[in-house]
Amino acid sequence: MQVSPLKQRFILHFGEMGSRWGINRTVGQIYALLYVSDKPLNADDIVQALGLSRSNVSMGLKELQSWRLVRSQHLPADRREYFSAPEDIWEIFRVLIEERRKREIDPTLSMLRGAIMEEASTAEDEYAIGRMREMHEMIELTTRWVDDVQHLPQKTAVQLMKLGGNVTKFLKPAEAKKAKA
Amino acid sequence: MQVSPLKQRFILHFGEMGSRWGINRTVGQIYALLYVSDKPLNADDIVQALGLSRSNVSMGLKELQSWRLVRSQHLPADRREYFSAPEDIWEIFRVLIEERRKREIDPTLSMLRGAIMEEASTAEDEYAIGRMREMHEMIELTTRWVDDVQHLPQKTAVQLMKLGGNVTKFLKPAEAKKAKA
DNA sequence: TTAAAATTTCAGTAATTCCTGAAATCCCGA
DNA sequence: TCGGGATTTCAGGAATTACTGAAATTTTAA
Repeated sequence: MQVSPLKQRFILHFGEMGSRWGINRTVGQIYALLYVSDKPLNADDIVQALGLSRSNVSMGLKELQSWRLVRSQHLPADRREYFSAPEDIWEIFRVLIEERRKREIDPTLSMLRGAIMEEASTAEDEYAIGRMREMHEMIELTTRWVDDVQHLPQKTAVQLMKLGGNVTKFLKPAEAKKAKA
Repeated sequence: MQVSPLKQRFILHFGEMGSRWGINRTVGQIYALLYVSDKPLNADDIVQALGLSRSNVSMGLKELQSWRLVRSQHLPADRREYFSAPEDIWEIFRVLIEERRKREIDPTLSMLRGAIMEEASTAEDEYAIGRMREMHEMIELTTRWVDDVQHLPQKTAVQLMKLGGNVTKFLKPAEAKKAKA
């Protein structure tokens, strides 16, 4: 297993970006390698290709599976496990959104829900609760909307996105009525 | 400067979540404190409220300013700088999206643009380039769409979001035509 | 059931990131 | 231009996170 310079570049970039994306360097590299591989790889392939320790690869794969970004399968007449990144880029995107939401947003939403229910005993807390309510509403509205769009048939969602800001042109009359409901 | 238990809870949560959001604990806490404060605070207020070192607060504020999530101002007859989080939650959201895009997405887009232009010399690289092109298209389409929606008047954007998946009902005939264009 | 291959766990070390206090710099008013 | 408050910088130590190799566990073919 050695990796072409083209792939190398992609893999190293994902490694670098990993820390900004909330994963570590090796997890980023492993995902990148699988993403551009035209066939499933086993753990030793990955060790070879990236120069990581076997145990590190094992942990990285486990994390990627917990993100549902990597699947494992078995090949005939081979007891080793083979890993790959799902094909469909929109499916990948959907999963990524879901997982990030679960990790980065949901805990905050539930904290906010709790805090908003409190009785403010001072004017200061009154203000704070108001702010938290605004944040809660913004997040709720945004996540529900993303959910809705994600649940559209893929083709429809893509077409909708291609419309961009033009959607509203068709909506103007219906918009106000619907939004009220 | 001491902080009510209600605010405390919010602040500590932001501290905890910080690492998942790509900021550190103290930056998260400082932002949370400012977000729920009904008036601007100076650096020493923040030191007092959160029990951090003066220098740490200074660095944290600098980082929050680089994210454009915190503004500074001067109060009459006081040479110290006072900090606050912008009021409008949708403005905050917009800025957050922009900054995260700049840090987490744009570098990858430009790496992909570079890689896609290469000539594949093997079938493997052919495949890899195809994959990268898919990723590039998905990101381009998605970010352009988010941009478009963000540039709508705020009220319109909110109404649009409230429609959720129902948008398409009104669009069906126009959709295909527009998407093709 | 055994044994070899495959995989995971885990304790210790390496690397990175975070935080502090001291010193330097900046900024104004007098 | 001087002096003192306000702020920033930065080197070093603390805390956290990442990585490794060895040992343990799991899996499966015979």
